[in-house]
Amino acid sequence: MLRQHGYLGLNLDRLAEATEYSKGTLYQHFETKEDIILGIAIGGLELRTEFFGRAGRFNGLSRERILGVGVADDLITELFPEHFQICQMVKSPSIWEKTSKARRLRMGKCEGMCFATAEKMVREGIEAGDLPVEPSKAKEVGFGLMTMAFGTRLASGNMEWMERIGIAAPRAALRVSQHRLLDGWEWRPLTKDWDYAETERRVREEVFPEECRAAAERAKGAGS
Amino acid sequence: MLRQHGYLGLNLDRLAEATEYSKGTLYQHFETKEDIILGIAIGGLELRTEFFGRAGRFNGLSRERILGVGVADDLITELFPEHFQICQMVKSPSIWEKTSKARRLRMGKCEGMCFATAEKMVREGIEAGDLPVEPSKAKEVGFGLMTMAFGTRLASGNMEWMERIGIAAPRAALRVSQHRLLDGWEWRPLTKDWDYAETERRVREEVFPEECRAAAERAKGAGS
Amino acid sequence: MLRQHGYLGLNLDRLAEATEYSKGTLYQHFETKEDIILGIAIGGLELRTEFFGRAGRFNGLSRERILGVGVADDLITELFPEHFQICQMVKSPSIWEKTSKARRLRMGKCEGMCFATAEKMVREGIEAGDLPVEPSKAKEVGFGLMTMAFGTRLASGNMEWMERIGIAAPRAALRVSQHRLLDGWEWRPLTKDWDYAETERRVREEVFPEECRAAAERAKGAGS
Amino acid sequence: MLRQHGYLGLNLDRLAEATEYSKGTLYQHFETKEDIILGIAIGGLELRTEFFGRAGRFNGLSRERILGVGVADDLITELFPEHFQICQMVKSPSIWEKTSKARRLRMGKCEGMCFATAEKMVREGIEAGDLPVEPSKAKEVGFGLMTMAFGTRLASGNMEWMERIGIAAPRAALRVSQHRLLDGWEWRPLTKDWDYAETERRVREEVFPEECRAAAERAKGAGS
DNA sequence: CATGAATGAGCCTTCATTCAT
DNA sequence: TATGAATGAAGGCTCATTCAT
Repeated sequence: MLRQHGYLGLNLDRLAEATEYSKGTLYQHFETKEDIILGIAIGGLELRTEFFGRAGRFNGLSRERILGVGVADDLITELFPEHFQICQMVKSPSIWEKTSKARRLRMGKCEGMCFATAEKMVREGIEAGDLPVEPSKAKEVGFGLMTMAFGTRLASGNMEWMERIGIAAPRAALRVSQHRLLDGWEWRPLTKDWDYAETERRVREEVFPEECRAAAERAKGAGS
Repeated sequence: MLRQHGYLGLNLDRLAEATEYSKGTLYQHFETKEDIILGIAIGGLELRTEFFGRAGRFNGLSRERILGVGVADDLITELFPEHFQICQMVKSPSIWEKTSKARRLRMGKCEGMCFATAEKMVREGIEAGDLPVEPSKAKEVGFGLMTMAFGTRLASGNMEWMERIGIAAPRAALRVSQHRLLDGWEWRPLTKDWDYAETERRVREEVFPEECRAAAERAKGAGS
Repeated sequence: MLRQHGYLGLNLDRLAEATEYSKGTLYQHFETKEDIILGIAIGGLELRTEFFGRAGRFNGLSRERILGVGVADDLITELFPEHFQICQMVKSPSIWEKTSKARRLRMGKCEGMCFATAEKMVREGIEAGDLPVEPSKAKEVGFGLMTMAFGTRLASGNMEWMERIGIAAPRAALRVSQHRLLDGWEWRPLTKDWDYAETERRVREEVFPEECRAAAERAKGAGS
Repeated sequence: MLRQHGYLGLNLDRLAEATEYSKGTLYQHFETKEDIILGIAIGGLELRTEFFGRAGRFNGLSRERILGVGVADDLITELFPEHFQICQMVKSPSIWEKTSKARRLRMGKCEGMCFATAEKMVREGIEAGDLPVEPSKAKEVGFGLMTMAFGTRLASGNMEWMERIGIAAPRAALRVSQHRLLDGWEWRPLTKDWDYAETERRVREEVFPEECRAAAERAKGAGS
């Protein structure tokens, strides 16, 4: 409902009909309609947190591990494509201020953990000597990767336009750009010295075997 | 109205009161409320198109000119901070489908021109021999720069969170990342070989003197 | 609606159906449902104010004139029996606080004028030497007459009970009690020295001829 | 709950939380929410009945005893100020018709006993030769006293207005009016021949010593 | 062409009541 | 007998759109 028609598309009458609960019951678990939306956002964010954590434990070079986070991000987008949009929506003041305090706190925690996981991996790269920048710049490296991913998700919302400007495969384009960015920061091994396509394959198989299968099935379902 | 409370914050009664037109008159210029929002989005986009065009005519190296586009983007964000959000909003299906066809087409044209301007500058860099990639990759380079900017605008919507993750000046962080990305593509001169801060200053003074002054005043007004 | 089922009996859907206006139109004239109720109360109170004023100009002895106010009160109760109840209801905090300030002020003015008119007549009785009390006690005399009338209206809401306790004609009983009260204050001429039934007849004919006819018709309509 | 926000202020969820019973249990003792309200009304009315009975057994002149009823009425108002309002509320048709028949009957009995007690005292006054009217008029005397009390409670609901019209102490004003009424009926001894303030003091001390203390404490608690 | 009063569909939220445990 | 999660009808209010003037 949210994906197709945004905030106004989520109607409590329809929601109650679509779920196995009645309107009244929903209101015993969520304070407002806005709180329900936040609940959905948190659900996805907790999944993301878990995925990022698993990617961080991948056994490989520092730059391979940060690539793992990118893979995790891709998977989440495949499994729960509307999540990104919902997270944005929920942060708009008019919605945010109507949510319950408890959920707001939980949301904050999740977000913190997500970025912290990525930042930690950048710091490990610095400590390992793979990334020749000061430790204090770890945030900036992470910020660049993150904003690129954000912007790509946003742009992907309008595939028609993407094709018009000549980007038919946004995810692939994102990965290329992210690698160029890391090359720009001189995070070794550079693209020309390592087969990151092979790394990506390994991460998918070793860290997210189940999820990849689920995503593939989802894609098939959507395509048919 | 849109900035403060989103789609629901724009109310035709209040809009008619705030403007010098009555509700009836507004309906002679716009088919629906959604069409009005699209009109606002187009207004900003036309400004952007003009700014990008002017940046493209800056007299300097190819990489200096693409930096000019970044400066233009900054200025628009400063002069019309809600524009990005409005553009997003208007693209959501429930709004988009209620707009007039005429405005939809005009919106499409503007968007195309914006990206085309940036892409053209990348191609000029390739043709000038500053950027050692195939001409067909021009799109990818532009795409990376654009998604970073998009993602930054998006994340900047929640400054509280930005500060929590340690990015107090999103625009500066964006510029750093964009430069690293171009370094990653080996667009010469690289960051280490050229004073791009000086370039940025020149673009502001030579291409956007008036606009910089206006933006400075706006910022002062908001700060006080 | 209010008479039969109180506050909850006034439903905006039904009200819009019953009147010649739509819900939206009603909301352009009244801020809330509570404000509509206050509007009804004010309507009756303005009528009451006018009636009291006319009674005050009756040409006769001071005690005859105060009797005129009683007659006016009777007539209002006959013409608009639910008014008393509505006035009470509207003063309950949960309703009162949702009304518009403008109407609250107007209500206050009307109430003030009503009691002032009655008090003025008592003072005239004192000044004329008919009522042997200090002028400062005028309020107390008026208060007694008023509370009796209030209490009678209240009790009359439950005619079944009235009959059970043996009061079949509340209005007549009220008049008797009011006269006894004035006798208690020694307002001359006392009941035993004057034919107040005749006075009452004259007031009805001379001051409220039209209204008496309307009330009689109303009563006939209700009876049939 | 009822006092502060009326009928709508009594919410079964909150009531269950505030009492030591659960919602389900409440429904085993009362048929509907309205029946609960009636239960509250009956509780107060039974107290009133008991107070009136005790006042009737005061050892003194007939008019002193009827004064005792007035004192009892005052005390109840002090101890249970919201009772009057609740009794009114419960009589509105939309509430009344949803109550249980058993409680409706009990309510009727209580009301009857209250008025009967007062009426009996008036008859005793007639029989004792203190009140020179026909025995059949006993009802009318009682009716006048009662409506005055009713009207005063009603008007007291809006103390702001009371002060505006110049009645700061409604209870005292009520007593004055009631005495004037009895003087009007020539119930002996008249006000000028007897110190009823002293009588009132004696009733309080001899008949309601405990209750006066409780009321005083209640008032202190409310004042602080 | 300009106006703004009138419209009425639509939606969030509350809460009395039930009933399986 | 006690409980409280589940229910869903009901209602106040908003606001985009129309159209007579």
